[in-house]
Amino acid sequence: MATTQVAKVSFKEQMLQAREDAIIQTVNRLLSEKGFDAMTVDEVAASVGIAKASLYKHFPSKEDLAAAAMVKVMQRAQRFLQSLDPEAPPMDKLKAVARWTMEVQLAGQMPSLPSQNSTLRNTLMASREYMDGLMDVSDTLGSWIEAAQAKGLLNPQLPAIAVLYTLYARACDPVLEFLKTGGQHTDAQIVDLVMSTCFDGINAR
Amino acid sequence: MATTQVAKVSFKEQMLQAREDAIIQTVNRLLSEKGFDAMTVDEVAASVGIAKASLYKHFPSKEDLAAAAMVKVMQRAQRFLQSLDPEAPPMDKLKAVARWTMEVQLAGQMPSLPSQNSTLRNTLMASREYMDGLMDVSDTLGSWIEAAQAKGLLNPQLPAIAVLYTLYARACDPVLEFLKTGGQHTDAQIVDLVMSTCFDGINAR
DNA sequence: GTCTATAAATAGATAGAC
DNA sequence: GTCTATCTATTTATAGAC
Repeated sequence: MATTQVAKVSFKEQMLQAREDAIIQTVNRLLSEKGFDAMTVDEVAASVGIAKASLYKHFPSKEDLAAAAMVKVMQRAQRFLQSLDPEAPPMDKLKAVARWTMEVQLAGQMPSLPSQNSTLRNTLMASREYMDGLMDVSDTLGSWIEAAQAKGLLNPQLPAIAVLYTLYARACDPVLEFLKTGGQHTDAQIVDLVMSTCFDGINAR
Repeated sequence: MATTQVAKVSFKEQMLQAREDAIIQTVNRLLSEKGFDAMTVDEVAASVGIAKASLYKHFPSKEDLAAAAMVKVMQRAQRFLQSLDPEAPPMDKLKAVARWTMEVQLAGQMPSLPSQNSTLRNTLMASREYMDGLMDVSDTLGSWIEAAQAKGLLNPQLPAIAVLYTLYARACDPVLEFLKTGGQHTDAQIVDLVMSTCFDGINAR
């Protein structure tokens, strides 16, 4: 009986986890499409296919719901960083990260950041999980940036923090959406274009 | 009697215009701080110091209120473009424009664009005044971009539209706010940094 | 945990007196 | 045109049965 019960609980937990993953995936899509303020909890529930009250059993508030989605994205980023060959040149890894973030955005899975002073921002800043992930990612990228600057591959006159923010901003760059709406370029071409403007600038060389 | 009446009307109209300007200035600030969705009409009314109902005598809806603010920004941009010396090199004018948009943003007077599919976007697209202004600005900047590319000063391999969008995006670049929050740089330094990353990229040369 | 139904609060918009 | 007071719809959140 004991083994059956254990198996049963494990199965239930798996189902629970799967549902929460589905919720968060939906939230990430909506956050990417319309942002936190325009996204409604009704929408999320309807899109996932469960009742709103059920949603609130999983997450205590809209802010926590969005925060959980942001944490998931941050974890995904951490996994991506860890998947890169530690022996690879830092500059290559930075370019791979920039490219990856743009691809995630074009896939509609990159939530637009709450740059304004919103309630979500407060929740995020209070989230240990999110902040730890952000710190970890920033530390890793920061070390790569400094290494690339030391090698003379990144402009050493720029503060590392400015480079870091510039890369972060590319993950939410509206230019990608603009160009996609234009319909004149494929996703791959759009990524290449923004990679070029990000690293080489718009000046001629 | 006739002259008195005319003068009276003119004065009233001036007061009306002044009030509407004050409203729009407040709206621009709030749009810049929190975006369209998070901005409430109650806030606007309270900030201007008039009743909400009075606000609705001036503007028929929240969308129209925001649209009027965006039109004002667009007109301001048009005036700035016209203020530049027509004989100056196109590249110099483009840099002046980029710098100016960043300064406006740092001054808290640049509304964040409705990149998502929002009701505001529809209203803006339906606004002849806004769209005409946008077209005019885009045409002017586009011609300067092509001229700078022809002279080999801007990368001719980039589609002109990609350069245009890149410049537009700088006007709302979250990097400015990030760096400002960091508190390690003056506004002038921040503008210089982003000017550098925009035109020269983050690579070393 | 999931549901239906509902509460409580908020936001956009309007009525009507002055 | 400005105000107070109110309406209506929406939205976040919860109660309570199953």
